[in-house]
Amino acid sequence: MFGLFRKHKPVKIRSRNENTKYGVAAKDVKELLKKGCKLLQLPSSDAHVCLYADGTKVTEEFFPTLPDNTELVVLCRDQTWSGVVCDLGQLLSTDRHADGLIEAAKGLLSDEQTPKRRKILMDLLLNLEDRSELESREEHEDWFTGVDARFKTKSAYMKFNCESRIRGYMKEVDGATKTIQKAKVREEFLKTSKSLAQMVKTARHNGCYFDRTEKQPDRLCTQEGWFTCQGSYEQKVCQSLHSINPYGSRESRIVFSTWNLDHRIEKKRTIIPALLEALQNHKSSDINLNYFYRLLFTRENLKLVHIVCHKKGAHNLLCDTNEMFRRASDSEKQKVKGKRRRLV
DNA sequence: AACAAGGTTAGAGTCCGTCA
DNA sequence: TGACGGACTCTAACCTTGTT
Repeated sequence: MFGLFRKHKPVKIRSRNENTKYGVAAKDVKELLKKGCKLLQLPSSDAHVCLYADGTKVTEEFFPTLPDNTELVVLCRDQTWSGVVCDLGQLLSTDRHADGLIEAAKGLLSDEQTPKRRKILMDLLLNLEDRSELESREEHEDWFTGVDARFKTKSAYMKFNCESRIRGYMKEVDGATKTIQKAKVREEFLKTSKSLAQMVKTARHNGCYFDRTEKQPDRLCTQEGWFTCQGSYEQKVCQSLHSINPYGSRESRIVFSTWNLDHRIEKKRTIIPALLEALQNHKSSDINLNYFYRLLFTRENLKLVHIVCHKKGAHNLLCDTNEMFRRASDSEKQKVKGKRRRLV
């Protein structure tokens, strides 16, 4: 209202790439661009100006109606500005401001009262303070606080962490032995369990899944250590796009322990009962061990999921009855192999 | 002694049947 | 209907035993 008839309107300008602001007064857009380009050292051809807040273009008609000291962005040629979103894009695209951002966020956090804003700032800090490029205990002591002294690198610990989860699955298979009444069936189950234990041991308990130093299809994370939620058992992908880098900070490492390796076809409700059932009238040697091994211990049936995507109710997925037993052709092959071996 | 492997316990949460 | 317990999904922490 007041500014409408004043000769010069005071505004604050900045360029797209630098966030330093300058106070400038101009009688119209033309003058503003002339002064602005000089001040910000931008080429003046095709320069234009828009609102910092939302990127709305400032025309000659619009300019006189702006409140005093409105924040504006001076752009040259084909540059664009979409307000805060553009700032976010910059924030994500480069690490060069990271230290400054961390300081700024910490400063805001120190006297922030509302839980919601605190949460947003904390999450921002958690992600900005990513030290995932560090690997050894000496480099990143904080990451290792509470971790057994024998672990010297993050990858070694993460590998162990995965191994012990998978060991737990094996333990549960073995634990089913004592539920069997018939001695004959128990004996066959024990044999099967022993074979599976040998197989999973040979595979080093698939600790490679969490180890970022492993090769591509073996690890479930990127080279930097980022894991992506694979979505709940009945979904192809995670709608929420959950992701985490347990290598980044101690907090991320601890939060990662709430992520689960979820058996699509369930271990206790489905796989173990199917194995028990199969052994009621079959010998251990008739069982397609490889199939059960894959269901119990490999990513073929395991999905890494954020706790929100971990559905604990019955999955109601069944084992493939065509896969459970060695096929006749398989046992023929076995026999042939055996003969050959004997001949050699 | 260092490390690997295994066992136990506790605790998060969901689902489902039973009982009042 | 709603409370409650049991069975299930997982996990980490802690401890013991065995191996190199």
